[in-house]
Amino acid sequence: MTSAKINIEATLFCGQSFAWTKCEGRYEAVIDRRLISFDEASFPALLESDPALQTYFDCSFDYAAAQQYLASCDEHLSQCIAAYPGIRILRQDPWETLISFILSQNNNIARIRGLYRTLSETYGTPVGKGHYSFPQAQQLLSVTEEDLRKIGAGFRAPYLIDAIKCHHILDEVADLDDSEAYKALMTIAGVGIKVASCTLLFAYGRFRLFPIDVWMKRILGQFYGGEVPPHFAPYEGLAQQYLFHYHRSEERRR
DNA sequence: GGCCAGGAGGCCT
DNA sequence: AGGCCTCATGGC
Repeated sequence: MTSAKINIEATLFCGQSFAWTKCEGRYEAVIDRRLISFDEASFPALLESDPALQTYFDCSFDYAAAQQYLASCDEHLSQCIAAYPGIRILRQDPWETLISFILSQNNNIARIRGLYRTLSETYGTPVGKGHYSFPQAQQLLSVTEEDLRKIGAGFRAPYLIDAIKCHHILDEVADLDDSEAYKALMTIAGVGIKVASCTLLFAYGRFRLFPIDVWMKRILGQFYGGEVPPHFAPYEGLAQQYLFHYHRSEERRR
């Protein structure tokens, strides 16, 4: 395998996952109902010995080639990649990803992370001390809209209720092409083009999708004439993530 | 204290 | 089709 070195920090905190915490150099999350904990030094050996984590970090995809190609595309994208090289598109759990991005609408990342944790602590399963798995759809079947408003979901509460009811759609999506998968996901209340594309990119590895949020609108307008440039193909999703992380990081630095 | 946040739905032209 | 309004909530 000739994949580029994984940029753990950027990959886990570039806004595609809300599951991870970092404390004193240790990265921790409950992935697939299992507590995963490592630091920079222990990560390579852990990954080597753990097939499930290899899938999660999308190790069968040739990121070296994709990154090299994208860096050769245009000046600006090249700069974004140079600043944070080694970002991977994670293969996250579809259910967890769908709910996370329903929560993301008109919301900020810190708060999305908080809601994610509250849902886990309230309805998930304890995994070791102080850690909880993200609740599966089955664990949420009796939850009411009022319950969800109480923990701060706000106007997204009824969307979550509908997603819980329709969670079976996630199983069907795997067999659909991108445009059919969009349509299927968007039958769920509160799921539009942005939430659908994030779910398809960050859980199903649909690299051709390019989620457009308020940041990406600004970036496309400023650098690309308002359109997704054709030369991002066939790695649009990865290009998008490099752009998003670079500009968000630049903003926070000021 | 208004403004913004990885939007979507509804209503209005 | 496209443009505004509203939807909770918290951080700044």
